[in-house]
Amino acid sequence: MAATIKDIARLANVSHTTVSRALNNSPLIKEVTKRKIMEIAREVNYIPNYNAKSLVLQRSHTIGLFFTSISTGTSSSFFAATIRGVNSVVGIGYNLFVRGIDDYEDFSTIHRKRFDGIILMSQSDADNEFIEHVLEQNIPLVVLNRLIPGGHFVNIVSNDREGSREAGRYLIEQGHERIAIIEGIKGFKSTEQRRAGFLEAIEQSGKTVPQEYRIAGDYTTESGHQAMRQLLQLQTPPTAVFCSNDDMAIGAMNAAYALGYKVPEDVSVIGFDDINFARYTNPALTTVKRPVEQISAHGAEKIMERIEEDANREELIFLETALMERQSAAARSGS
Amino acid sequence: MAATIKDIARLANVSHTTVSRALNNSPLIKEVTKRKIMEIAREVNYIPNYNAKSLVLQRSHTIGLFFTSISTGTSSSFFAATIRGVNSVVGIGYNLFVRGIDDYEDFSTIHRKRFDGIILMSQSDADNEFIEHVLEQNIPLVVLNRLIPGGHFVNIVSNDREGSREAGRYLIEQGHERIAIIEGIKGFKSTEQRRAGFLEAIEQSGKTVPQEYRIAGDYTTESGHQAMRQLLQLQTPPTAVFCSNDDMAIGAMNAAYALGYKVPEDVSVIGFDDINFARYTNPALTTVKRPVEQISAHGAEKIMERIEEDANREELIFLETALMERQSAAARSGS
DNA sequence: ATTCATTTTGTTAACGTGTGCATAAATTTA
DNA sequence: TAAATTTATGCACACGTTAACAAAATGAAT
Repeated sequence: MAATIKDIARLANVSHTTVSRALNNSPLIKEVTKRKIMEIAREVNYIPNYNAKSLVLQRSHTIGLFFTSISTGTSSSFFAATIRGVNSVVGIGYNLFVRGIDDYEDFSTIHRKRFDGIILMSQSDADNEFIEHVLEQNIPLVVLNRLIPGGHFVNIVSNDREGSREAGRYLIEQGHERIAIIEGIKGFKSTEQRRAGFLEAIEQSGKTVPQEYRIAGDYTTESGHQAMRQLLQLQTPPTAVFCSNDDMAIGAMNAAYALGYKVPEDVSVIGFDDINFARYTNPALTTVKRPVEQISAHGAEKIMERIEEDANREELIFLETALMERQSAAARSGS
Repeated sequence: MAATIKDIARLANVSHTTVSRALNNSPLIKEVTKRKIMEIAREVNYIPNYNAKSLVLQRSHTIGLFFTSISTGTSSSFFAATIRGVNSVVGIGYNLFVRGIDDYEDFSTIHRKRFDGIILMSQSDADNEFIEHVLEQNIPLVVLNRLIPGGHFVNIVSNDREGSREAGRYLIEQGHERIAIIEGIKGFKSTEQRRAGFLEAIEQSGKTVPQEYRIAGDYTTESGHQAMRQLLQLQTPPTAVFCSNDDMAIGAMNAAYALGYKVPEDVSVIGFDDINFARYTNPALTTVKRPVEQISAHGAEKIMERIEEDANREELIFLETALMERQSAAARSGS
């Protein structure tokens, strides 16, 4: 049914080698024959068989986009933004393959023959095993989102630490003294970075964050809700809360509302990520913008580059965050 | 470097044919030799070359998950829920390939050799061309989300019409008389279905929806915001608004809030989808739950089935929606 | 015209796997 | 024990493509 180069060869009265060369625009072939062959190829609606190509060329035309997990711990907006970013760059000449690392029991099926390159949206230290495997296989790699110095791959991250520092400073400047933090999933690098930046800002101002003002969340809306509930039921609740992502900030605002607290009058809330909905919460969420889509688009560009040149030197790229000042955080009202 | 069946054959002192059969568990091979070969294969860490396999077996081990568009018109939560659903079912023996139809200029690269099966999360009539192409190629197909009777494929949809009818009825029961609708993207089947169900409910109660109470949105939060703004600035604004998805409902509530209207006291809002955030808006969003993740998981199961048995009869599956009664819609306050 | 260099095309093998057919080995039957 | 049957293995080719090398065709130079 489907035409092959041999069919074309027969029609054009040449060898299939000539056809192959012509279609790949080899300089060895005369212009006229090239044109003739191209013409016939179009007529018979020729489509190259990528399996055959891959087999002989040892390339898969496949780019793997991996997440730490697809089912848990990855918020929808983050997930979607990442795929959008990558998709916008990777041409249809490539297969775009999406999976979670936790879908795999072992990594034996992840090897060079199957992936020309891999983009990892990394969220947890547990990914290191995967990274090592990929490097061992000599597959070009781009790791997004998690800072891992010293590896032989491209590493693109947003400066979460600086971003949360800015958020912390902002709350201090607004006159808050009792400031709490709702943290992300334990073990995630982002959790640590955001906590560190936030604490630095607070401590730099000479204040401290007591233990009961540090609540562990897990990046889900529900965990933000629970955490805020816990905070507001303390004897002396905080007047401002920094949430390690927007999902939790939305849950937190919801809890405040449910307990009769007003945001920002009674308690200020600040988030992290700047997801689409942040602009539309009531009040609109003040948050730290993280350029997820840029990061992933940039990652896609880099992986294409690496596939071409087959380099494996280290490359570290920082993208800056930005404080989006909206209405959920305000100056402390005199108490 | 990587071991092939020929390497194993050499080590086992048999032909590569025997190895191939042994690894595929053919009944032709003696148990002892089978075991010996398996053993060696494990030792040398053998991984089959899928390109070679695909080439000879004419199967790609790839499932394509297509959206109408990845960049526009698909909300993050919808997108993520779909991928999660599919991913939870498709084993790692398959490649999961994600793309938007609008990424393609022509569909020549979409053919049987490259896809064992295709799942289409369809949102627009414009997808029909794609569907036809896939059927022409004889690729097993599952179409989700959009009702297309009479095709030779599996069609899985939620009963949006009944869902919106229920939403409409609910508002009527709450005593509302001036009820508006914010519609989705023009041309999307879901837009039509939800509009139709809603209007049916209203008209069944003997009331009508004037033209100025029917605003076109495009499923984005921002469009919901704009639409609500427009509605509330009418001389006689509605007391209840049905939004064709949750994203727009969130935008709508935000607009109400911005204009000093209270939800649900001044205006009731009801959404569609039941995204994660719906529970956490203030007030929590009353909405129609649509089982996106189930739909896509079910779709994945069906496509695997179809790939095995290579059937192409029509199959139509409805999944029911459910009204989630929360706080954003209430009885009409006496005016 | 003959040789040499250059350009264009063809021959053949290779990539790693599966399978129809032939053959060898083991087992049963006569 | 020989023949017939069954069971286990190997040979050779196929899938569709690229590429090293060989060969033919063309053109230039003597």
